[in-house]
Formats: sequence, structure tokens, C-alpha cells
Amino acid sequence: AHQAASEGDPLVSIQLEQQDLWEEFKTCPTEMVITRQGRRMFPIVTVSVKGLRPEAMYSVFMDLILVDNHRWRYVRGKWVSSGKADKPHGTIYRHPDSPHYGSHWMKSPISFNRVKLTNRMGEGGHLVLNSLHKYEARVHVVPEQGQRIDRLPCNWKSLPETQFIAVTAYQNEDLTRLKILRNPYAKAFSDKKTRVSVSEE
Amino acid sequence: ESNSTKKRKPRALFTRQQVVELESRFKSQRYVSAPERQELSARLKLSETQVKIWFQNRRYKCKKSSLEAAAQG
DNA sequence: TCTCACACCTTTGAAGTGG
DNA sequence: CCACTTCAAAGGTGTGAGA
Repeated sequence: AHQAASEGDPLVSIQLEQQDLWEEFKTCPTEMVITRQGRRMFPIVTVSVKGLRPEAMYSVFMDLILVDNHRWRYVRGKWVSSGKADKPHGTIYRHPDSPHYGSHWMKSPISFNRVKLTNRMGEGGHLVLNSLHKYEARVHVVPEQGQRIDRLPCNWKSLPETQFIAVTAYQNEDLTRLKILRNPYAKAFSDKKTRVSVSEE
Repeated sequence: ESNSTKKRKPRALFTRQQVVELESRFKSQRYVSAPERQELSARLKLSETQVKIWFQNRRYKCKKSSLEAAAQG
């Protein structure tokens, strides 16, 4: 009933891709390594967007918001909350294709494969996180100024499937095994263990 | 012949600024005309052949990635 | 807890070759 | 122009040591 307010604009829809992969990690639960220089995320936050105006200009952003107000610790194979969360840094990552037309953003899923996580301020363009805090990805689709779009209903969405704990080194070894299994860049370590029976003749 | 005189392809990447300018141009223009190519190559200090081949490779890369994207969804 | 150098992989991308 | 290939360099993995 209230949808008529936006001049026939369709609702903007933002949906997470590879949900089954994220689910697989979430049962561990997911951990993401943060380093001084910056570390990529795996799985990769990828979203498909619908309902934009094809000819209008948008920029797309991703940030990581604190899920709860606790610091977390890994004790005897389980994550437990302990203590109060530190103050978040509030950094945001702008997708390198930005700005671009709505048609561009909608024609194929938008991948944030190049975003890097760090624990140190001053690394330009990287997301700054506190270690041992729990985060969740959020994606924004923002119309460029001067487009005369009065209101876009829901131009951002948080993605609960992407929840993870930022760590400086992996804690859960099941999680580590999953990372090695699924991330192509870590293939060296899965091959290594397969090579146990390969002795030279 | 043994290991001595084997031509190894030296890899020379374009500078960051050169790529930024080329990408910027490609974003609005997938093909570049001869005069435009000349102007670009002069400003970026690349040969005209390098600019031509860059756009050619860039077009293929774009097409390839969009085909792969269509195959998955 | 955090940092850093490795070893070992993948991906990248200008140039090569042919159509 | 397009189609694909070539093949080192660039760079992303977790490791395991040492703070």
C-alpha cells in the first residue's frame, strides 16, 4: 500500500550469491584472517542486484558491521563471548567498478573479491577490523548525486550468512581444513597431504 | 642446442598510471580510432601498437568474463 | 596473541600466432 | 579486427617459528 511513494520505481533487491558455500563455513563458524598488509576474504562476498534504473549512475559499497557487543575467545574448541567489544573503525569499501550504470551492476553478480581486511589504520581502501570481534557484511547501492532520484527504498542490505569472527590466526581446525579445500589459492596444502603415499621409486 | 641462447620473454607490465588511464578510456569507449590512439600513446608514452593490442586484449578479457558469468548463473 | 619469512599454488596480462 | 595461446612475474594461500 505504501509502495506507490517512489514514482513507479521498482524495489531495489540485493541478494547474496553462493549461499550454500557460506552456510558450509558458518557451521564452524566462519573466521577471517586479518593482517597488517591486508587479507582477502574467503568465501567472497558476491551479490546480485535487481531493480535499478539501467541508465542511472550508482556506486556500490561494502562494509562490515559489528554483530554483537562482545569480544570473543576460542576456548577448548568453542567460541565464547568474553568482555565488551572495542569501538569499531567504521571503514567502508567502494567497489572498483564504481561509479557505473545500473545496467552494468545488474548484468552479472557483483563480486567483492578484492576487498582486504586489516587490523591497522592507514592502509588505504582496506576495511579495518578489531580482532576477535564478530562481523557481518553489508552492501550499499547508492545513486550518484545529480540523478534526481528522490528516494530509493532499501538501497542497502546486511547479509547474515556472511557472519564471521576476525582473527589474526585461525583457531578452529575444521574451519582451516574447509578453507584449504575450497580456496584455490590454498591448494598447495591440500596437495601436500595427498602426497603422503607418493614415495619415489 | 643446449641452454645457452634461448629467448626468454621478458615481462614488462605497464605502470599503474598507464593502466588507470587506459581503463578509464575503455570504460567509456571500447574501440579507439587511429588519431585517438596516437594521442593516447603519446600521453602515456607507449607505442601505438601497445595501445592497440591493449584494447584488443581488454575487449577479449571483457567478453570472456561475461561469457563465464553467463555459464554459471 | 600477533607477525613474518618461507614454499607452493593461482592468476594475470602483454605479446605471440593464426584466422 | 577476433580467436586462442604463451609463460614468467605478480601475488594469494596456510605454515610454523618466534615475539
